Amino acid sequence: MDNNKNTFIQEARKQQIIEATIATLDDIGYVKASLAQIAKRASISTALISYHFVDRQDLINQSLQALIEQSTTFILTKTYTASDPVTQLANFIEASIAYQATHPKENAALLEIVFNARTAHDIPYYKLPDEEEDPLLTALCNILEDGKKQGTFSVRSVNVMAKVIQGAIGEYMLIGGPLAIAAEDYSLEVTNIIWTAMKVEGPKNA
Amino acid sequence: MDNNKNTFIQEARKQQIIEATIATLDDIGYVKASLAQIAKRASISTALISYHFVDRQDLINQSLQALIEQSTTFILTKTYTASDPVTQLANFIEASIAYQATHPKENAALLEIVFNARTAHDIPYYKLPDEEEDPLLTALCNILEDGKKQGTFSVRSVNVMAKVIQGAIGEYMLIGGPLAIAAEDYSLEVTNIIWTAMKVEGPKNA
Amino acid sequence: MDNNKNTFIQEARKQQIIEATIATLDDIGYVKASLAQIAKRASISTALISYHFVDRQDLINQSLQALIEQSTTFILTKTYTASDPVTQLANFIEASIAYQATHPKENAALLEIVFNARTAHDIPYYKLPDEEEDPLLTALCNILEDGKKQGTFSVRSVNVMAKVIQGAIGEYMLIGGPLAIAAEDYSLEVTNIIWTAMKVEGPKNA
Amino acid sequence: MDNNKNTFIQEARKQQIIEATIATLDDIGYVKASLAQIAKRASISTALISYHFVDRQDLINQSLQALIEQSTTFILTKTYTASDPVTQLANFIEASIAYQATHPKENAALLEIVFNARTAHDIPYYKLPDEEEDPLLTALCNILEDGKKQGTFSVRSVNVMAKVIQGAIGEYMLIGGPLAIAAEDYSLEVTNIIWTAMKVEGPKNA
DNA sequence: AATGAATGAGTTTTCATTCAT
DNA sequence: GATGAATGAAAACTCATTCAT
Repeated sequence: MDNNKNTFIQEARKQQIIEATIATLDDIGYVKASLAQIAKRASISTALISYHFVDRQDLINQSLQALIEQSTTFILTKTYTASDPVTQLANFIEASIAYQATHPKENAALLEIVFNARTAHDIPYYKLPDEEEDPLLTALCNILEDGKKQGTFSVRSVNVMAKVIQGAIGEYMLIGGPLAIAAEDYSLEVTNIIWTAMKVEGPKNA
Repeated sequence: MDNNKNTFIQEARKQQIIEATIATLDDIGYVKASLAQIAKRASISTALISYHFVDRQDLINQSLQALIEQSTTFILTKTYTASDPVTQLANFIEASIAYQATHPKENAALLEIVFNARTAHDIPYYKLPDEEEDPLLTALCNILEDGKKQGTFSVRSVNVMAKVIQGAIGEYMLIGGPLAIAAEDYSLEVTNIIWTAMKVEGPKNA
Repeated sequence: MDNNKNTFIQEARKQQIIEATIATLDDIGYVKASLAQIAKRASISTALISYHFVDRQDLINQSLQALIEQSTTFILTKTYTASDPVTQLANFIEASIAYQATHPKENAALLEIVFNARTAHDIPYYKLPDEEEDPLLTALCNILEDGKKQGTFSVRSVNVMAKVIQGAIGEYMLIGGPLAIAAEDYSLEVTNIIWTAMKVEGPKNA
Repeated sequence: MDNNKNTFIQEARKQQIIEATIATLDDIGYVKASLAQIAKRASISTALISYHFVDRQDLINQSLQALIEQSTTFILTKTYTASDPVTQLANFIEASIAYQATHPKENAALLEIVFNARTAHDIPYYKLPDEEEDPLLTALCNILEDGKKQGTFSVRSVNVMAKVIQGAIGEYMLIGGPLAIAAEDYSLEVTNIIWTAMKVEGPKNA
């Protein structure tokens, strides 16, 4: 009971620090996101961060994990409200783009970590082999495989098609300035393009 | 003559420092790419870097400009060996992916800068509005417009299609581990997908 | 209580650093008084100085303030042991010169700062308008005004007379070598000269 | 002939550098007056300064000497247009204050050097024993001695009176803000005070 | 659990000076 | 006589981390 309570408080504190980390990464970027800056945003001392996380690296890693879990859950939950590959794929694309629009800070923080952090051996995170297979990529591939087996999706290489879809999704956040498009519109256009590329005859393609 | 010589030496030194910067960014990433690390790789003193560049920021910016110019030239030169939009687009995709495969260090350095550097006001470079319109994006849009006018490309939103293509290209460098695909194969698959998405009846789509 | 204790320790440390700053200024002058030199004399790390003071400028300013407060208190306390302008003026002159003789290091450090430090806009401190009117000058002028009103001091311009007195006092510390005079003798002579200049008929002028 | 020509050019260049040094000292103060800043104002390279002066210290020393010579000549020339001690003293005071008003940059530069520079053994210049007796102080003492011998000046300690006069003169440049006084007025007031202090019955004291 | 105090290592930058040309 | 190129030394400052409390 006492232990649980302690763990609970500890967990809450860690959560708070991770949130401050995300806010800091969004505000001033990975390079300037020092423990001092994070501590300031969490209204605590830097020593407390060191107390709860073994390392700066550890803090970054746990923040990254939290961000991945959050976005993955968000996207996959929406994806699997349908059971047919066509709708699942549409949901997947829509949810992925919607996440960026509705969680801009989390998305920015995720980017900052993935494109800036490196392992102790200087391997960039974005080049890291997906040891624990990326669940979003796995889900996407599964949906494509299902559609292909059903004969609904006409696709030669499922892997490449998955990359094309991921690329289209990822590009959304980089659109700025005069080309800015509403998330819904971008989702619709992308879905339509992918539909055509896979010769899907669905409701969206009417 | 004397002036030219001096300018020549100075330019050569600046070029050398920029190359060392690129190598350093590739090796250990933006965060750890200190002037000391760059100087070590160029076998010079850090003070000499400060002598040739007003700032660390200046060095980064000039390196970025060099990288953008190099890749843009590489890609656009290959793109415009053809005159019809269909081949131009195929060339564009192939060259873009080939650049990543043949210039991995330059590509990595480019990424490091774009995703890590921020302006004095903490705006990340990747969110910066393309004041001087990105020439690659412009070229791509022009090709798509041409094909659309000719009736060769069936495309609703040229802007979104351009983004999908850019996303597919950009994703190549993120493929690692077991999914690794040769650049030529990836180019072919992507081209094929885009062809189908635009209902192109070309030789590649046979 | 706990807070007070922390504040106390912190204040003590700041005081220690300020004292080391004064010693350093006296030893090697403003130009060479780097944080490293000050830290060495305080037997601490330079980082600790940065921890307690936001800036080098901040350290200098706080040291200056401490020096001004110390000397002002010393001089004014002795000045106002009397209530008549004649004795007050004699006290003021004597105390001002005595301070230089009894606090040579503090006096040297004060000089070093006032004649070397500049604002961010490069205005030398000694040219800075006394926004918060210099308390010593104010006291001196008040004494002169009082004596003038009483008819004891014959003086045309109080301001200029005050400057002459300040100049005579300030000159003491510049006397070196063969001309060296004991502080008491110099005080006596100066007081006598000023007495005569203001046609004072006092005990000292006998 | 050739030698003379070279020497002449060389001297002109040294003079130019010394003038740039004075301007720099006035502009940004001793601390920030780096060779680079001086070279910028002289529109030459820093290496050329090192060529003409053995040291930074040497440059400062030669600049100081030039400044002292200039002001000494200015003041003593005006002083000795008269032959009687009373007028000589009035001239001395007036010229000393006038020099500050008409040569503010040179005066500021002189101050900067005297109060900032130190010998290799960290002795501040202003504490340096006047090895080559300060000619201004010598002249002033001689004038006072002459007047004393004549019975015109009633003065106990010539040395202290000289210091009081020097102090009053030196104070002029420190007067700023609301108390600012025209040089002529200040001279007049100071002269008057000194006259009275020495019981002079002269034209000015009418 | 939480913090203030403290530090060694490392950051960018500036400096006076040297040297080949 | 003059300069650009180059450097070692030192500057102020920041950082992640530790430790006593």
